[in-house]
Amino acid sequence: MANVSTGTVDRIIHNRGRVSQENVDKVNALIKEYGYVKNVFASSLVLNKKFKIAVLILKDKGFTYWDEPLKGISKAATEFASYGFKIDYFFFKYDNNSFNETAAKILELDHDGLVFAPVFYEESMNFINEYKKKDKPIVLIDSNIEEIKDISFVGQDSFKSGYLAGKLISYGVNSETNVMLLKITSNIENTSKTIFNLKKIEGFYSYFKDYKSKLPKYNFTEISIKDTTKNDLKIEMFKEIHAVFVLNSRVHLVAQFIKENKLENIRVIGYDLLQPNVDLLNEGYIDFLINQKPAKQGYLGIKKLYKTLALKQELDVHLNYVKVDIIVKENF
Amino acid sequence: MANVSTGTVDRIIHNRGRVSQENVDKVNALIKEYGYVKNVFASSLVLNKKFKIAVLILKDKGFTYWDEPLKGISKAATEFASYGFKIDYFFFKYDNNSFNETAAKILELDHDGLVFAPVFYEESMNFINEYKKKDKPIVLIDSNIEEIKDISFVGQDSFKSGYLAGKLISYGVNSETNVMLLKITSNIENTSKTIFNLKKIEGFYSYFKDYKSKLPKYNFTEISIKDTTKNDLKIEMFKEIHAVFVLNSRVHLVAQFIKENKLENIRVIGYDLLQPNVDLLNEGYIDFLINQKPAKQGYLGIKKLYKTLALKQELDVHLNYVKVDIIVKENF
DNA sequence: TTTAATTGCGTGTTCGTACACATAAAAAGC
DNA sequence: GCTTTTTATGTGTACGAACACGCAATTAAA
Repeated sequence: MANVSTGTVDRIIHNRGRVSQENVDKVNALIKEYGYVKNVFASSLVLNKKFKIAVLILKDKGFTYWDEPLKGISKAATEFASYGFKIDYFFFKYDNNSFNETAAKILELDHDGLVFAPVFYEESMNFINEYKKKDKPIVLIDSNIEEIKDISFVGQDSFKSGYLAGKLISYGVNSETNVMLLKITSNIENTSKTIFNLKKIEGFYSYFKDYKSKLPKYNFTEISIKDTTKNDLKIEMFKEIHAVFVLNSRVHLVAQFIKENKLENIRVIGYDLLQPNVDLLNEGYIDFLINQKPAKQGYLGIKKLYKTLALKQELDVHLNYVKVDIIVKENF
Repeated sequence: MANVSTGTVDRIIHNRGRVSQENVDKVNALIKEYGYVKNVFASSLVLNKKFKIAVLILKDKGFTYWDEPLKGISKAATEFASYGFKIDYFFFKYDNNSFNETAAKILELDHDGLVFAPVFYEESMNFINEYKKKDKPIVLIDSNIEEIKDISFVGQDSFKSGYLAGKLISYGVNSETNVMLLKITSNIENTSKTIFNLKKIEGFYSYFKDYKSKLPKYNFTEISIKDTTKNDLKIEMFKEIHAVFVLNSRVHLVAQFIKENKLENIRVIGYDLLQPNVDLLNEGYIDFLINQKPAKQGYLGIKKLYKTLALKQELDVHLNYVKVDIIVKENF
């Protein structure tokens, strides 16, 4: 229609220059009038690009939670394999040295994008800042590091999930309640500061602040234990306690303890659908599980890179929150 | 490697015959050894298929629920447009004559697949049975018609969602409770039997049967009203009522009534995130909404056809249940 | 024996885009 | 005014799969 060749149109569409202004205008006007949608098949076919993605994630004995994102990632790997996606896995142990070594490996290699689930605060910061120099897209999953701008995050809004936990702890209760907040970590000697989401706790307390006038009296105890030994849980801790909010997926440790010691009338809330959690949910020892959908996070992480790299869509939305799902026995 | 032309390989891969057994074996052996993955881009490019999908769905004044699946469908329409997907919409009014006319139109035309949200029982049965003769894929959304085999369904497990409603009605309550089950329909003269999901009610009662020993006494009243006039709701109905379970998305009518009449301490549960529902959830007049994700259902309906038609995957799983999401104010 | 039908196989074209290369025209340099 | 560089544009090919077409070899029918 513009009386120019496909080559000229091509140059105009891709802004490659070497075209007269006259033709640029003519073609753009025609595109505007008639529209132009790139045929993704033809485009991908001729580009014939292979995309190599690096996945950096924790994998260690006892850390079953971290198997979940992997499930989603490998699902995405299968789905996008036919679009030229190839995923290289880099696993580190729960140990900052292991992390540093693994991260260093990635920095040496050449990938088209990175999906990373940060665990150690300092080390993750350093690594990301280094990786950013490569100018390749990065997607964080699970935990965000807000100090670092311009990278994508797929995960849950921790404040909201803590806030919801507040609601679930208090729903339908009319009498004074003692709540225990349980932080179960896996601190090992020599391991540096891990990312622990304070926003969950913030959100949790916010709920009680917001509804102060409508709620009975609430008393809170915060306890931190290591899950390396069960002895950290003691019956005395549960004396007079009506509800327990476990801040991560290790809620099954508490529920199991409650089951074994036949403690009664304790409302238990925690995170994620790990098998032991689900079992104890079904047995009635856990009241609510908030699903952070780690598998979905992994899947979406890869999908984001697919959209950026293969479909060349802008990585516009940097924060992708997965919804905060409430799971009870009946809707598991 | 097999010393045959691409044409021969092509015939073997597609089982088109006209190849000597010798070559078939040779090529298949090589494929087995080295693998062969079809390049979807090249394949789709050369096939250059345009897929025309018919969508048959209710669209009528006052039926805002039915806008939801449409949202998902048009999202899918945009997403799959570049894969040659073209969607024709066929809307019918809440009236079996209107349905029959619209359905007849579809039968005359030629589409590659159908997404259909059944409303009128008999008419839908007849239509589907007719359409099946075309031997084109059909995906039902929202309501399944179990009598008809071999077609796909995307929607919610109604029994489960009713069962969950039972849990939500009773959670945290220790005293005798009077529950009202409210069926709000839109029966118009001359309109034949609509699909109303009895399984929800079944599931609901099942919950109370299963937990009989652990629960206080529950008394149930079932009431059917038409939403054409608000006068059907009367204050007397709510006397001594502690909880209301509305079986569909029109729960906002009840919540609004409760708000206007300043009725207190009534737990309200209903379905779906329509704007008026969400508003009343946020104001505290609705306790729980069970999300049937109608938009997602629409989206998945089209996606299923995409997988069947474009990617030529088997329509293997006939029942695709969306998860039963619990929505409270805090996780909306 | 002759003719017709069937089988086996290779060639060539097409899909729409991306881009290398060639070439003509215009601009700049001397 | 002639040569060199730059700019503008067109041509041709590749990507991988699907399939129509043509032709030779073989088999069946007349």
